[in-house]
Amino acid sequence: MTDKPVRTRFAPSPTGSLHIGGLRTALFNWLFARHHGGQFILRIEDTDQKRFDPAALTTLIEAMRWAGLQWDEGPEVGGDFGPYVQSERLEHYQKWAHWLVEQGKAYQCFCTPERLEMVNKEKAARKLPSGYDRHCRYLKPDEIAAKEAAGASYVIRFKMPLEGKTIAHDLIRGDVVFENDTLQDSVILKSDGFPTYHLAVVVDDYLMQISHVMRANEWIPSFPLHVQLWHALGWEMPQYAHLPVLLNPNGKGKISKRNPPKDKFGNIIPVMVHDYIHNGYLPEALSNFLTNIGWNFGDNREVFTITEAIERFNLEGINPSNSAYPVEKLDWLNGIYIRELSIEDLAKRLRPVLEAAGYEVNVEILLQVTPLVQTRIKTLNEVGAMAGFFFADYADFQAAPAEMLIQKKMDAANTTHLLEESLKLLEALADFSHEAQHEAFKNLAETLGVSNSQLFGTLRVAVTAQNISTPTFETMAILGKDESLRRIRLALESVKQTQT
RNA sequence: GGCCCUAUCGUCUAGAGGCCUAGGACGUCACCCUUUCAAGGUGAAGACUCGGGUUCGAAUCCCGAUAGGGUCACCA
Repeated sequence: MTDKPVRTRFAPSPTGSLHIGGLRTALFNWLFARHHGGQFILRIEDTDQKRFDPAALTTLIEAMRWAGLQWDEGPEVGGDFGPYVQSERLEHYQKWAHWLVEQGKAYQCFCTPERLEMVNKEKAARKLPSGYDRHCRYLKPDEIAAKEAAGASYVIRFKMPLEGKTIAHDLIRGDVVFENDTLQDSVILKSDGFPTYHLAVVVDDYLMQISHVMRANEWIPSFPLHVQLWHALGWEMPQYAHLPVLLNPNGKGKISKRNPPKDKFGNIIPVMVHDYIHNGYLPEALSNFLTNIGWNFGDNREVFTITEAIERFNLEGINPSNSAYPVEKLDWLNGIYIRELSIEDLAKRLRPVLEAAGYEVNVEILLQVTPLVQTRIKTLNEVGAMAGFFFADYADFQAAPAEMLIQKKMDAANTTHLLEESLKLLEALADFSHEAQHEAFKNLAETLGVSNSQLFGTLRVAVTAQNISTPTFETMAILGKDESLRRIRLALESVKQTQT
């Protein structure tokens, strides 16, 4: 490792929201930079004009900001090494591509896509490895001049060494050795004047003084190309670390948006960060979750703050092997983070979720409801099904059907009796706090010959019309005496209807 | 198929030759608590892919097999 200042970068191509695997790569880069007190840079790799989407950058940045990432240089924050969008840096790539041609380290290739296809077909027929046959590498100067004069379009290909080995050093797995005769003369500048990824990364990483390149290990196959490119350009290479990738939960194939992964129940697992936002995950939980895959905090700790992660983050702790995406841990972690939130904070995050679900949120009630749902939800979104009824119009309340009201090992008769007795008890109550209710109900179950769980369960269903909800007395206390009694009477009618 | 990477409970992982009778977490199951559901507590089941070496000693080092993954574009 050199003593150059640490500068890492995350360089996504803007195709929409951020891929969950991309977020993890970004996180690792950011953690590493922060740990070393260095800089983290966001660079946009939009050299593929066919995939251009003007709205994508905004969405991408939104996802990264949501996740808590902060970059010191980037498209919207500026910096001394900008612009940070590759489509605005074409002159650099063209300059260096042509420089390489002049130096005899790259060459113009006039081959048409049709010819390329034909070459590969022929190779396939003879069971040879596919790839360009280097036809234009051996063009004579006058042949090149003639093609140029005729206005033929061309790409620039890099001259890979024909023999020997390329040794590429990776911080995580050591030296990776490639036989040069198995390598290709890759295109580095396309016929439209745009660079391919290979040229653009090297030029930009050099110009932006990147010290450590941390990217997904799917880049290992082109690693030797990049090493040779650095060498041909005569620049000192940064350090490279190829990160493991996220595989589908069943371990088959890397996680991708095209083939949505599924959990063990067959539910589709979100791939894009925006899906996690919309599904009610906390950014703190997501980033904690992601840093736990392929990296280990140590001390048998799984739950830690991002600040703690920054203090500890190191490349040595990175596992070189790919991981099946352990989704089920995310719900667990998200639940933990939800429980650690203050009531005010949780309420603040719950409010937009409720509103998005169409509820009109009364803040006073929300503050009372929040502690009740806090231990019961794993994602913010679950609040709707659990406690949405607090925010619905009370006038619209529909009593639960009898079969739902009648608890296990009970029948219509004793359910009716139970509700009637409860009603009497509640009517007489001056203090409607949940403590007072609890006190009042202390002996009723025994008197009625039912269990507490049957009694309270019946009441809870009566008052919420839901099987799963907030606890009975707390719920009634929030609903208020009048409304609670009204609902119990409604429930009573519902049960009685089935008796006739 | 060529090239490359990887290999510890179902899954995420700890483990840098003796601390390993392989630790933690999620999930699963059981019990406790209990006002449904949760949360919380306690406990259980559960892994070094296989075969050769090296060594007094291997989950740890080497080789091979096998398996999985990645990649073979004028996409990144």
